[in-house]
Amino acid sequence: MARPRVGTERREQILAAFEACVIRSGFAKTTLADVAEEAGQQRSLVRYFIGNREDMIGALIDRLLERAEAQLQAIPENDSVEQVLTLLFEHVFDDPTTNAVIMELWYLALRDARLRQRLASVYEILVIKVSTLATAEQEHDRAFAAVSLAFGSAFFRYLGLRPNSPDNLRSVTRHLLAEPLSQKGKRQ
Amino acid sequence: MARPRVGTERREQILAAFEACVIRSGFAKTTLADVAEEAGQQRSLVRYFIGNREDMIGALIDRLLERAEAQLQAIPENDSVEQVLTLLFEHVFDDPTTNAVIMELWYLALRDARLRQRLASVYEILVIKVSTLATAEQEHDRAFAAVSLAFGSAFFRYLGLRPNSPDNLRSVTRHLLAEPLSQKGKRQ
DNA sequence: ACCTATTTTGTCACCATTGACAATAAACGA
DNA sequence: TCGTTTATTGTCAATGGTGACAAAATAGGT
Repeated sequence: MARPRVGTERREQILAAFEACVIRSGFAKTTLADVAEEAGQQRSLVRYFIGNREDMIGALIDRLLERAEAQLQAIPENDSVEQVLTLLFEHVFDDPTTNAVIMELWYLALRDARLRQRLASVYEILVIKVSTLATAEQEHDRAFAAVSLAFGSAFFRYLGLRPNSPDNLRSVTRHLLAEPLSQKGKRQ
Repeated sequence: MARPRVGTERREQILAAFEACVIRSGFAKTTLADVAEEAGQQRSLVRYFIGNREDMIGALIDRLLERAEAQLQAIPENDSVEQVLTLLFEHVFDDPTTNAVIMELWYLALRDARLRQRLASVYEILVIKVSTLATAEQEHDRAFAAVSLAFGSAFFRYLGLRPNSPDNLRSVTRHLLAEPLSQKGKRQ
């Protein structure tokens, strides 16, 4: 109990800097020195407070996923279908920096089974939210389809690909959520 | 006109090796030495025939995109809606190694505007195919929605996320392609 | 057999990044 | 003031990848 511990804040500061670097250059091309500079600290401090590269990446992933999960959990349980559509098409997949981070996570997940698992559980939360809020009988698969559509179109928007009218996507999705499936494949 | 030129074949051989390495380890972690070993050649040969790292990446991207484009162009013009659905859900986004490559391209596109442009044009071809084959009046936006849905669900499948019944996705998409939009947002 | 263009081998210096560590400074309690 | 714990600085060797280049080998034309 001598010099006061600033570890928690330093870690936070460093992770924020790391996140900024990752958004700018990606995980692979971000060096410890980059992070240190972004944080206005010495490289050795990054190592002292966070550890090695692997530790740092793990810590940032935790931070990102926890934040995402908290945001999803915070969705009110009494939203209308229209609010869900707005959520899907304008909030969840909208912010470009958020998208950059998401892409990074997906890319890492390509070679990290554990991260795949964790990403999956985050998206599953969203699907369940949508099925609860926007389908008559909490049909999982229609919510899954709606989320897939929103997710896919967000990725395409990233390439500059858009529908002629964004309203069309919304109305198609509204339709998709409201209309009962033909009896054949119906489930849950 | 002395020793016969083997450049074309060597380049092909090296690019194939590079592709294999990229599928295994990704662009960032594939070194010239990796490629050389995979091709059973000397590292210097890679440099001699392909050039530097940047050149090699550019060459592989060209190769991949040209192949993708050719495959899309080869889709018969008289397919039925069901064939289009099968195409979307079972062919285009199915093969895991293809998916790995696609992910790599998307990731590069994150920081390469030109590549974004080229990727966009490939997907646009697919959208146009679908709108021609599967919508009554070649409605771009419904085809766009269907492709987004298939694309998104393929990505999710990569995480292990699936619909309870794949048939549900198909029927939702079939529905989405067939049902006319409400007059409001209709276009094209 | 010789010349020439091309391919192939082998080696080198350079640079960036990482991980490790020793030395020093700072803050607080006793 | 002294001791202890934590934070901070600075430096080092090791690693791994890249680009460059000087040779040597090869295969055809003449």
